[in-house]
Amino acid sequence: MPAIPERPTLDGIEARWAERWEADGVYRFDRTAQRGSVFSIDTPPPTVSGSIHMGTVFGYTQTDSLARYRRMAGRDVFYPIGWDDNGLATERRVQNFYGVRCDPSQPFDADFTPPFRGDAPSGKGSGHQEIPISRPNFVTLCHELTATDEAVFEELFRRLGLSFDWTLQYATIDDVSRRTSQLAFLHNLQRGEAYSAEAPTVWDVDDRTAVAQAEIEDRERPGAYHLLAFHGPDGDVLIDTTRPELLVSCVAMVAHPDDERYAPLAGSTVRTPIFGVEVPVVTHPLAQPDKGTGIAMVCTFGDTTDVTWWRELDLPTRSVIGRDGRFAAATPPWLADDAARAAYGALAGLTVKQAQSAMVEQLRASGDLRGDPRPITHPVKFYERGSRPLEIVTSRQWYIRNGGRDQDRRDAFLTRGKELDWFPDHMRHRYDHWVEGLNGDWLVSRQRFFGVPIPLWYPVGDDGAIDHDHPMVPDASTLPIDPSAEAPPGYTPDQRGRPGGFIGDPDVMDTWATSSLTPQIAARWVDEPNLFARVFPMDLRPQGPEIIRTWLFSTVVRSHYEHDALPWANTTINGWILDPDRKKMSKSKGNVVTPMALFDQYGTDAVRYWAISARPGVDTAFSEDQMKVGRRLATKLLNVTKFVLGLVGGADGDTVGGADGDGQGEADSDAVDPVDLAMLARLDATITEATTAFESFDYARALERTEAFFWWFCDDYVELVKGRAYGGRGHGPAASARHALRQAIEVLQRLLAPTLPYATEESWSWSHDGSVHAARWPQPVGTVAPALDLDVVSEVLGRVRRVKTEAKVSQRATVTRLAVQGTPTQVAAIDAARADLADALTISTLVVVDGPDLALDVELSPPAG
RNA sequence: GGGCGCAUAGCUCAGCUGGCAGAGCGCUUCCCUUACAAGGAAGAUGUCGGGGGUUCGAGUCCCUCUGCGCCCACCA
Repeated sequence: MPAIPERPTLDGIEARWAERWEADGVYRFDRTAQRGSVFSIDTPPPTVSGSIHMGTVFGYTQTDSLARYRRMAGRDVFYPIGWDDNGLATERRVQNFYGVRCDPSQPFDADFTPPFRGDAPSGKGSGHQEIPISRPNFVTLCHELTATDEAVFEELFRRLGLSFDWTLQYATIDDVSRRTSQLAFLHNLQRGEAYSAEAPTVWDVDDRTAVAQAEIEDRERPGAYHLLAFHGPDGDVLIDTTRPELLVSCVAMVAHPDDERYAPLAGSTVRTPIFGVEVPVVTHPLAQPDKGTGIAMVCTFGDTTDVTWWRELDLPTRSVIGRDGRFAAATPPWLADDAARAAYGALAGLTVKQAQSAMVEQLRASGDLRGDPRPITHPVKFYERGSRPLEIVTSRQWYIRNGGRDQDRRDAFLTRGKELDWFPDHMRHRYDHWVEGLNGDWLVSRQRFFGVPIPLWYPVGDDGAIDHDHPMVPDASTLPIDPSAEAPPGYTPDQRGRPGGFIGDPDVMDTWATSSLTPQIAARWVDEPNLFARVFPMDLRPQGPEIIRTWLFSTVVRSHYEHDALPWANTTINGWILDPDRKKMSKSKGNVVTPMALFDQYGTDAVRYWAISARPGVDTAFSEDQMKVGRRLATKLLNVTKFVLGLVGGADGDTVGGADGDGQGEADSDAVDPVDLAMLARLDATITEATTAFESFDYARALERTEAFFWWFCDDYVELVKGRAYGGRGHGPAASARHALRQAIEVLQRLLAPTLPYATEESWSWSHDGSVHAARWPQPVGTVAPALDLDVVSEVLGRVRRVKTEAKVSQRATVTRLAVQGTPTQVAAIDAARADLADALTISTLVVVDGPDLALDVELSPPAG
């Protein structure tokens, strides 16, 4: 047991304790624990391909305090951590960091060395060329960089004092994750929950991959209505379009069935300008009479409404935009005459933007563009990480059914959402609205490289055609597999791509397809069913509000299918970090501070205090002021502990209040003074409040109640009994005070342990051998409060202090006579604390009389000289 | 267009089942006091966003308006 330092300090204590906790396995999960005693937490593994944001510190600290509470409250806490490293975010970081680009057509180069390591030469338009490298080379670099990034995260999380069991660490690209992800997918396939289809797909032309609904966002972008004339037998029909370049893909015109203006045209055909293609005029309820001219051109595909019309009205497909975002080089076969083919020739090979200009020129020249384009601002769909608008292309993709096209499944997932307990409760609305608004199944395949491969092969027919309808699956015992490197059962590697042979699925799964399985990955569902059964379904999923629709929902989907259960019983949703201007903090604004610098400046506990003092789910300003307050609290705890232990000695055997073992009964046997008993009764109430708050995941309220007591304890109670505790009035009264002080300080250390793990451990260590974080959460000892209103005593303290302050004398100045008048209750309180008050305020004569109200008459000794 | 949330001291926020408007920061004053000067003791500061209602009583419950934030929404 270390000696109490002469001058306690917070500086440097983190490294010492973090190392000790790991060495002693303080946070290690007990694999023999029974499910009933386990509290399991499914932390979303952070994406490591980016800098560490204060938002991460914020949310993870809040959850850590919940974990620490449950651990002290006697639960076997299962608290793993993982890294979300597979996916496009990592690929992009690798591209920038090494100056490379994955090109699967490149051969593997065993001696490849990237042009540089480090963030790309900065500055806009530096425009360095990325070197194309093979997929194996690229994946190797992904592994290299994520390993580095993960080490940085681990160092930060350890410094932050997150009480993970580091032996349970995982990464979403590791063998366990790939095996879990592939097995779950194969089960989905087997049960008909996963399917592949060739269909119009929302496509990012820069990353060249399909993206899912959850990854799409609307951005307001400038555009323009172009009024175009279509030609009918009875004259021109005018339509407004923001995408005139898609005229060549027009397959129909559509009006609302009730729109009388266009009723006569329905069923007829009109000719497109420039290209002269005959297209039918059809009706559909989605057409909006008040938008544009009330009749729209349907193209394959300008937007998702086009897809709906195309599907429901059984229209032909006339696509020209390729996966690279450019107009196809080949002239479309549906253009019959030479003029039309020539017109297309001016568009071939252009980007969408270039093609629009070229098309407008032709329309203007032909007179089919009526008037000038009218600029508007309208929402355009983007991939959330993308910089160019999404296009819609037809491609074959894998989907998992999520209720987007199936009311029964949708209802089942809505029911799951209702079964889940949300903190704060109103966050459930986000889930409900998302599920209710789904408009398609979950697209899980990605045309990318650093991910979990879709574990399937397809037969290649004798004619060389790929049979996508009869995928070949691996044996579960062989997972994880890479179908682009291994052959399916019954085939040899040289049959790859040959007639009569096979071909591997080239795609990887969406990162959510793996991270939706974090409960199964962390709990080793595939490899350790015994462990899995002890911790699943989990007790808690903490996370940010922005990933309810993605991470939370997809995890519910997978668990529902695989286990017919919710993945967790409760979810806590943290708030945003706002900068001092009340805007969401963001890197681009340059207002991001690095957590490590803050830890160094204020101490980890101070930063944690800031996070814990924020209400659950409430957006919170980044506040260094709040960290200063936390630092003051932590420092105060060290000092008051030093004071109390200096009085009572630090022997472990004196432990009171049930810190070790059950300790019932002996706790307050020595505290007999009414002032001490009243304090202990108040302490009991604080324990109850803090416990109740923690039970409902309200770490902030638990801290607030504890802190309020703590400052009152330090400012009033300790000052009040200090003289008595020193022995000024004999052994008996001193023993009562010392016992109460010791009991209170040990309770306070434990109440503050979830918030300030370092300062509490440091101060606890001066009188205990074991960790405070393994100590039992305090229980009320049942102190019966005497008829003594401590608030009255505090009021007298405060009023006399004020008199001294206003008289500009030291607080130690002697009060020659204090006369207090008060109601019987007030008089009783002051009488009971009479000697302590006289000590604390240096009062020579204290007179107490009955009166209608509390009133004080303070006589100070005349100033010397 | 739909939904959710927020609005309390100069600032950041508590105020949980309705009962005397609070804390911290900042500001002002005092105190080198034996746990604590990166400290301590004290002080000033309010149209609880506006309006209406329920109630003996509303910061708190209901309605409504305004402002801000976030999420969602078929890009003609």
